[in-house]
This record gives sequence, C-alpha cells and structure tokens, in this order.
Amino acid sequence: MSVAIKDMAQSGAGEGDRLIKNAILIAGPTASGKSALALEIARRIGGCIVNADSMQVYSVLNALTARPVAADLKAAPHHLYGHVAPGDHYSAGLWLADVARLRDGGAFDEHRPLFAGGTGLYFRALSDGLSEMPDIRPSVRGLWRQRLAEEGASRLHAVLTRDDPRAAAALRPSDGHRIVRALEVFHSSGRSIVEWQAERGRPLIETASARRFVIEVDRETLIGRIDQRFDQMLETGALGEVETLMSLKLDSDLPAMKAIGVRELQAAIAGTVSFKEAIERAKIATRQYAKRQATWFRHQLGPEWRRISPDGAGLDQIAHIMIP
RNA sequence: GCCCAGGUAGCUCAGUUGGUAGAGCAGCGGACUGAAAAUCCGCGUGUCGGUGGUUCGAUUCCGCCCCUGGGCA
Repeated sequence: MSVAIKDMAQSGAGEGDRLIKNAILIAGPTASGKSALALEIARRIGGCIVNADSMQVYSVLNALTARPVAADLKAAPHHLYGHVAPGDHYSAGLWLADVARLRDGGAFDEHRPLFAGGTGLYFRALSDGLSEMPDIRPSVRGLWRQRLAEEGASRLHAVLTRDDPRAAAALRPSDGHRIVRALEVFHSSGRSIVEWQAERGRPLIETASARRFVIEVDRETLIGRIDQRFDQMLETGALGEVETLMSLKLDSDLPAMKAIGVRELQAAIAGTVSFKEAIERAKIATRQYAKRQATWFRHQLGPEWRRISPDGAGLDQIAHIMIP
C-alpha cells in the first residue's frame, strides 16, 4: 500500500483525468454466469475484462474464487485478477485507484472495458466515485480494530458518541465495522466521516456512454449452480489453496481469509468437522452471500442498470441482446 | 414376538405439574461510501405421529394402532 496509490485513491478522477468512455458494466450474484458472459462479449467486440470482485483480486485463491482459467485469459485481456497478495489489505479505494491506473496506462484505448464482478460497492465507486477520505495510518487502524475485538461494538459506539455524535447517530451500536471506520477517520483527520461523505466523489466512467447490466437468476437455478460450482472448485484444487493459505500463517482478520470456503475447509483440514459438513457449510454460506448480493443490486442499483434474466437462453443470445 | 427410548417448525431439540408451544440452525425480507465473499437489522401457526377415552378443556393423563432407534429372543 504505497503512498502514491493512496493519493490516487483520494483524488479519484482528478482534475485533468479523463472519464472512461463506453464502459460496459456487468454485475450479478455469484455463480450467475457473468464471467462467461463478459468473455463472450469481449470476444465479440475486442474488449478487455476488468475484475470488479473483491476476492478475485487475491493471488492463491484461484479455484476458490472461480477465477478465469488460462484459456479464458488467452481469449481476451484480463485485468485486476490475482494481483494482490493474500497478506495484503485491499479495498474499494485501492481498486478504484487500480482502475484509474489502467486507464492512464492506456489499457482501455485499444480495448473497450467490460467490468464484471459481484461487488456492488466497486460498481458504485466506479459509477459515482468515492468521497475523498483521509489517509489512515496502520497504527491508528490497528488500534481501533483491536479495541473492537477486545471491547465489543457497543462500547466503541459509546466512544464514537462522545467523539463524533453525528456519525454515531447514523450507525447501529452493533455495527462494529462501520463504527471502527468512523472512529479511524475521525481520529486521523479530526473531522467527522459524515462531513467527508457529504462531499460526493467523482465517477471514473462517463455515465452517458456506459452500458450497465445486472444479471438476475431465479433462486432455484442459482442454488443448483452454486452447489455444482463449489464441487468444481474442490476438483480444481480449492483444498490445496486453503492449505497454502494455512502455511502462510496469516491473520484470520485479513480479507482474503474471509473468502467463502476458507474457514470451512480449514476446519475440515484441522479435523474439527467432516469434509461433508464443511462443504455443506460453504455452499450454504455462498447461498447467503448470493442473497445479500441480490438484495444490494435490487435496491442500490438504479434504473440505468438493465436487468437481464438468462432464462435458459444461450450465452450467445444474451450477448447479442446486450451488445447488438 | 417381547422390553426400553423416542415421534413437537425444513433440520436438531426444549417445553407445557392439563388452559393449543419456543430456541439454535436453515429459510425469507431489509440496510449498505476504502475489510463489502465484510458488517449489521427484522421475521416463528406448527393436524405437538394417528385414533378412541377421561376431562369444562388433551400436544400434555390412559388405551389401542403406526413409524424410528436400541436391547432381548
């Protein structure tokens, strides 16, 4: 996490920065087939694919995050896949900075960008920008996270009520993550996160020329696909990836360690639960995640996002409907 | 065939000294500005296995039947 990257994250699309034109955004819940669709369209229009998924950025997690395979990578240029070490702390801000860097490097001049992924916040950051935020020193961040672990969310909420009542009023006393975020912003800048957020960020894409799609798959179908895909992950080496992570002895608080399946398979490897049980738990966790995604897309994405329901149509047909 | 223990929410189970029942998990709905595969909030009617009986009243007590474990033959 270098200073230069941080600065770019803060400035978002800065003064002379160009907006990304003709971007295609494809959001969808996990296992909805968005990657395959993006690849089909990229092939057709000579585009490149940019990852918009918070977990597919981490190396090691190839099978476990269903990252594009070698043949896919050969079919079209792919960006921001597996470029972060699992011991690093990635974030929406860093992702936005990475996208800006791709743009500045000319990655989108030859190839029209297709952003594909399941992380709603990343799509929002791309479309609306993120508010400028202060740099948080690791020591400050570490302090509040530690206090959260030791004292619990409601105690920290009381601290926030004292330090930054406006932020506290907007947060539930149980929402530890957001409370810590508000505290670290306040203690790094002396200014309320509410004030920082009031200044809206600038988008990175040109919204007028962008095309945005959300894939909606009916629940039954999606559950079937999730189960099938997790079995596939196991067949393609998910277990070995978890063993690799374990050998790195990383902090279990790191984002990469929170990828669905890591905790579950770890428990099975350790012998705490059976593999059968672990696999079932991971599938359930994936379904629950897909549900959260669907809720997010349903309510957070506006009418500029076109809803696409595959309904048994072939990739080819859907791609044609989307980009004639 | 006999004896014992069970049969209560999708699952695992608690409970009602007789006044028609509640937890965990699952599921469903929701929130969401740098950890977002994160974090957080809300939602509990189910012939209490069936059928007769006792009772003002039975899921609870009694009889019979069915089912599932375990034991003895």
